Amino acid sequence: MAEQPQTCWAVAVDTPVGQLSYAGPKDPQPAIEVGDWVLVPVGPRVLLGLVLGPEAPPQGVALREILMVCVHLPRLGAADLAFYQFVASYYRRGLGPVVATAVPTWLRQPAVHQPSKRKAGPGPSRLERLLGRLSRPASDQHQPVDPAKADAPVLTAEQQAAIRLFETTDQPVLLEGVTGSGKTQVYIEAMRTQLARSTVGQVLFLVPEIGLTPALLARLERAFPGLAMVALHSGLADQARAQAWLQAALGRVRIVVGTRTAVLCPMPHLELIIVDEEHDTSYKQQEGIRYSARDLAVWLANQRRLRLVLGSATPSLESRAQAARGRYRIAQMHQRATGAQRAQVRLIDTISEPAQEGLTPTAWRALEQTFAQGRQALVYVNRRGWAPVLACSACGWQQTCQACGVPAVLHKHEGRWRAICHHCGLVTAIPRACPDCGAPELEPQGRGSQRLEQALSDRFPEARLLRLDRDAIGSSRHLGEALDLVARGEVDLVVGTQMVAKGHDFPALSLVVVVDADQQLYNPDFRAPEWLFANLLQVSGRAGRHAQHGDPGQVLIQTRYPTHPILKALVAGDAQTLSSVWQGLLSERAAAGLPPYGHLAAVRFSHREERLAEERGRELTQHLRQWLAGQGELKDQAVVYAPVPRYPARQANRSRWQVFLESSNRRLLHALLAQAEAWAAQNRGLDAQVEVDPLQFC
DNA sequence: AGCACGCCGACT
DNA sequence: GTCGGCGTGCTC
Repeated sequence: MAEQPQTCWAVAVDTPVGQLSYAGPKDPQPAIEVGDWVLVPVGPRVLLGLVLGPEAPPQGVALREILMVCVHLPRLGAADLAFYQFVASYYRRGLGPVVATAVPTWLRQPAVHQPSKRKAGPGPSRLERLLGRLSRPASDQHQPVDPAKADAPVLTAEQQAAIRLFETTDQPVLLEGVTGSGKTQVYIEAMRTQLARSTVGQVLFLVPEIGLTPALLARLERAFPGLAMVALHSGLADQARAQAWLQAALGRVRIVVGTRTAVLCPMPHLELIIVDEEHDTSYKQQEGIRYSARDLAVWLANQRRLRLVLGSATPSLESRAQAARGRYRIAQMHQRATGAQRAQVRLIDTISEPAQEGLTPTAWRALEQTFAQGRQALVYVNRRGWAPVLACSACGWQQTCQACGVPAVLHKHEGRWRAICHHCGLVTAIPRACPDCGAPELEPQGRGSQRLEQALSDRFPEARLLRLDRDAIGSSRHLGEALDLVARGEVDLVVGTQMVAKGHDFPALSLVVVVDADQQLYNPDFRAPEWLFANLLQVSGRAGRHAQHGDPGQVLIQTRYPTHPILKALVAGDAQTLSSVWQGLLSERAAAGLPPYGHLAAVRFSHREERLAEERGRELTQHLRQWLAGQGELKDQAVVYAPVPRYPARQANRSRWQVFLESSNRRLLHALLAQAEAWAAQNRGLDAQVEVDPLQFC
């Protein structure tokens, strides 16, 4: 019998090339279609692949065969494939790695799809068994949602206006609402509107961090009793995550609450995406495929005509610019839903009023009064550990991390003094004397959350104190428990880092002290002022959120620069002043050609020898500038920067450098990146990688 | 990415 | 003499 010409399929697999070609399986049943999941051999391994389509067989390669079709995974539609294609091309990675980040690890194990071995013949695969368990409770997943829920709370005029805007436009809505203005209720009403339109429509609700999911899910369950919903984030155990992903991908849940990875989950009936705290930088993945979940949500909404709500008390400049261009409609909520007044903000000049143990006399007094009145206070310090620097007072030697070379932070770790690198996490012992000059006195300089906690407990031994930072909390379940303690009023004083600025509700808090607002003022990154402003607004928003009339919360900000315009704007605090600061920041970006007006990219590379790394970097810059010069009138539309060291400058015994690119023309920027990649292919020893839209620009 | 192959320095 | 470093190539 003559050999049948084999069909050849392009399959996305998790290798940097992104896709490989395979012959159809020996067994023609079931027939393969585009979007099917398959197991394919790659070298010595077997990987889960995604069928992209038939293609002409490549010349000069012996095709290997598709091993099996994973019929129990949901076949992807053209829209999902197009989405992954976009992510791959935009962030400049192979399609395979993109698909791999979209699928939970558990489902990528070949063994999960293979029939279990039994004496009596092949039995069900682990995936089939999992699916069997999922389908058993015939839940009312497709129950209709009542468009006008009777027991919905009374909405403020601003909330009603925001909801009306959502219902009367099909553009994305940017919801700018001060802390406590009731954004969540607006999201819920938007979801209700959308979910009531059909019995299958799905909502994706993105949150910046795992810690926010349990409380949100509980609230959504109250708002939509009995409706099928699921949490999807990396905090779940492997199998639980696979289960949640499947529920979403099979269209069996109507609501998915998830962190950034959830944006890559294929949802067949997706109709609405909500991005809460859209300004939060956690939406940007910092390793692997460096995607921004918020930006991808915007792309999805645009491409598929989905509804989109972006919400924040402090919307990003990117989103503000979109609103200014008419791409988003904006709804503003200035009033707190509880009727509470905005907290009163005061700046304390630490030059004229020096701090003792980190806090000024004014701050100490305010804390005393707060406790005397039986109220809660929050002390916000933007660094964890005991002291950021441990130095020799005789010769100036500083403790640094052996691996990264950056200053190591002094910690009280498991009851002992330790130096911990905040970059790589390396824990080392503290030398008894200065290793350089032998002087016995090593001095902790500056203060972090641990040292503040100590000072506060010395001063207020009666106060029930809780430190909220990554070291004290660890897992997100712990965070939930800690927040419950605070909410139940079983804590008088919270000492917290960044962690407390992120959307958690502290109902009884009446005083916030910002220990050191100045740190960001020294940060050379162009986003530092935006982050400082947003951060202080967020932290300030924690105070007096549920306070009664006539008793607004109080915020004390300690600074050496009480005349700084950003800090002064916080004191004024009215919508108009705040908005003019945002406007000012936007104009600065426009003038400098920086995001959101100019677009950035970075080429990162490293080498064991510092000199060589820098030298190669100069060659890259030179090469790109030359290429650009040959692009006719486009040549002035992009800037190629000179190589600069990355922070930390050394890691894993390699010197780390980067070349930044900037252009307002995305196509030109990508063309430059293609040039950089070609260069990288010729210089493989440099381990070069490209990042599109990096958050850091220094 | 992982893994194999292959070519030069420090050890038994 | 070899053990092992990482530069280079390949995966259909």
